Amino acid sequence: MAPPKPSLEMLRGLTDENVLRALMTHPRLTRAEIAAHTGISKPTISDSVQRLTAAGLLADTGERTAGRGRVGTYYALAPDTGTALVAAITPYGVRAEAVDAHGTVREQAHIPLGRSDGPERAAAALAGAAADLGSRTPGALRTAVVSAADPVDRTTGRLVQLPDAPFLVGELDPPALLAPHVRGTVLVDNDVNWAARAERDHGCAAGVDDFVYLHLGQGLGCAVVNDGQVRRGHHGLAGEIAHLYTVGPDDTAMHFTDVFAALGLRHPHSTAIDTDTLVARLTAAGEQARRLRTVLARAVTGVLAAAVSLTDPSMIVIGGEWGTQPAITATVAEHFARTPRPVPVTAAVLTSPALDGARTRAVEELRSLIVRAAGRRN
Amino acid sequence: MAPPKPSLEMLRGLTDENVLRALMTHPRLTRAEIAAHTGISKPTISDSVQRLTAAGLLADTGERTAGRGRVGTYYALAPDTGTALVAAITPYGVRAEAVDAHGTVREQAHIPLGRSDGPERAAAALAGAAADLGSRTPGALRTAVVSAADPVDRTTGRLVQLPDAPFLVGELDPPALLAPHVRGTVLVDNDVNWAARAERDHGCAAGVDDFVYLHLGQGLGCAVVNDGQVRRGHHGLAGEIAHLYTVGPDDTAMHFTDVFAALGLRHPHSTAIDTDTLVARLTAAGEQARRLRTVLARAVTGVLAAAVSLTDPSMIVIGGEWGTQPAITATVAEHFARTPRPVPVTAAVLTSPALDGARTRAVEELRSLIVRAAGRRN
DNA sequence: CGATTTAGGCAAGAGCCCTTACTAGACTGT
DNA sequence: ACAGTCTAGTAAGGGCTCTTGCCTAAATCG
Repeated sequence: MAPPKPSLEMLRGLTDENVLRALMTHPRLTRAEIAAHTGISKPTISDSVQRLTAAGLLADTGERTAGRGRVGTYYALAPDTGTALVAAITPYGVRAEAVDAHGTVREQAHIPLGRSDGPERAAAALAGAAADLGSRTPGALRTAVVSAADPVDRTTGRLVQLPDAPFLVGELDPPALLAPHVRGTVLVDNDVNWAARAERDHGCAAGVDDFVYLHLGQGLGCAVVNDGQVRRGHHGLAGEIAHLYTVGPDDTAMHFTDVFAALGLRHPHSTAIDTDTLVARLTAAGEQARRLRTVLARAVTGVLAAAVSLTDPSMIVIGGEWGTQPAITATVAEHFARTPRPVPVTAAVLTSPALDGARTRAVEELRSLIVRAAGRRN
Repeated sequence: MAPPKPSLEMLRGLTDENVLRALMTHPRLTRAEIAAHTGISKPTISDSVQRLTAAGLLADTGERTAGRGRVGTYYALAPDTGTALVAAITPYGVRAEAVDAHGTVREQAHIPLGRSDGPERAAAALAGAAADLGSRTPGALRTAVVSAADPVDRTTGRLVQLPDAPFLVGELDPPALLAPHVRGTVLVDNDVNWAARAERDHGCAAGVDDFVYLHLGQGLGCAVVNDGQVRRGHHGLAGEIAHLYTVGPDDTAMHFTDVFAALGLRHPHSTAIDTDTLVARLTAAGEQARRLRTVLARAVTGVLAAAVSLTDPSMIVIGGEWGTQPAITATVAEHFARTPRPVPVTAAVLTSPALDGARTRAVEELRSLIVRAAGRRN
């Protein structure tokens, strides 16, 4: 609506941004190379490089060009530009990384957790990983992106317990836990949402603008991608499909999660699905396994039909411990093809999609942080 | 990702855009007033006004300032800047308007249609209205925005018939019909989506970023607003909820539209809902009306629960001929409040929301068309 | 009737980017 | 060994845009 005010300062900032972004996608470049990449003239690039070097954002790497012609000087992002923390919390443990603005993983950490470990242990693991990575990386942890295997409140970044959904990780406040170790903002989202983003970036939904990612594991979740973005909804709880009405084993309308209760497929004293038993029963030979597959496929198809009605995806991606089982994917695809508005169904392909998705976002965040800092400094 | 290349041309374009936008929100301004509004200095504004006047985009209105000080010259958008066509097609007729870049409705047209009129009559009415308005308006119809009371294919702009959904307007290709009368692009969307946008702009969902608009009329529709935008999905069929599974009168899972068949509330030989009968039966006194309200509220609640699970709105707006009946809104709100994830339910407030929403978009479109034309010309 | 107020014009100045031309240094081929 | 070639970086000059500051013309106010 309101266009920005034109000013020479803005032009200069744009030049600096071009230079910085060029050096984010390439590890080191001479001024002439930057000019060639950006299409900006050599003298202008020289000015910008001088400014950014003086501001401490760029540094002469000491390397020199070899080959014909005059010797060129290589520049790169300053080594103390800092890194971004990426962390994924699941009931099995915390995986964390420090990535730099090039997208390179500089350090990794893994702290396993057991089923009996409570939220306190998870919190300690997350804070510990952050402290560890912070100390092992030059520069600061300038931002953090966290994936959690539970619903996340969009405004606070805290994990929330929903009725009838298993609380896999438990009460946790990542922004508060990471605040001592991370200088900037902490972005938290659901593992399913991150997985969907990763599949869109470089997985089986590459470049697809509208699709639905259905996660079928211990918990039941779903990510809705619309117009190229994961849509989180007001509280960040979009895709929490535990009590979506679907078709139960006896044809009555039933909450999705209750289907598993009715089938005796939940862990005792929990609403988490017993995936091992489920897979075992599913892949067994015989009529009973076939009937289970049908019942599950009908229930899943009901959920997918709702997602299609409301969000009109061009494809469905199914992930999760038991969702990627060929027996499930095939039976669901078969049932779903018979609905009034069928859509292609595919199994997810990435091995650690949540961490991948979070990492991509962390790099973007770190980069724009650096660019913005340059804009303010000058 | 790739920042724009810095150039002086870009600065000039930005100045021109500032000037044009100032004169879009104000009918006429002196150069000094433009400078005050935009924060850009007077000499720069003078230059820009001169450029734009020479290009024919601005014109001296002939009016002069009165009051203390030197007499100022008022400038305004050139009178031949053109208008945008806004049209809404329903089974009852075509309503069309020509709006200018200020958002002022310059001309109106209304061509009524009867139930027996087929799609040919509707097509003729639309083309006729466009021709009429085009001839009555100075300058050309530079773009068109159309609302249709049927699902719309997002890529082609054509109306599409979905299984089990009533085809209220019928086979129609607005972009092709309007091409002879409109210079630029023709944007078509569903009336429900436009209504949702209007309620978000200046209705009961003012400024709300995430909500669901449920339309309950002859047809059943729904608009999903997420992150401040209506999300149309891949084909533009997001929100077509006719066969979402919900709870039927006998507790079995049933497509939403089939609930009305089971209740005998459809027009004969059609899947359209007989709204008159429905409202009559609904508002009658006695146990039977109460039971009907309950059955309908449960079915609607099922649909809303699905929308909440998948899109996490912060509120629900119910519109449509029978959806806005207080008896319905109240009963639905009551039932819905008892679900695991309740959300406030409100009745829609605008009287012609589809046309309102389309008009707002048409003005935006016309404005950016003018700004872009200025950028290319110079 | 002089003081005040206000729109607009003019001139000077600073800043940004570009083109052109040049320099320094290293490789290449005879 | 040496002239020719090639390339990174610099210097100079010019064009353009925006801003500040000052001035003028014209109308109102006290």
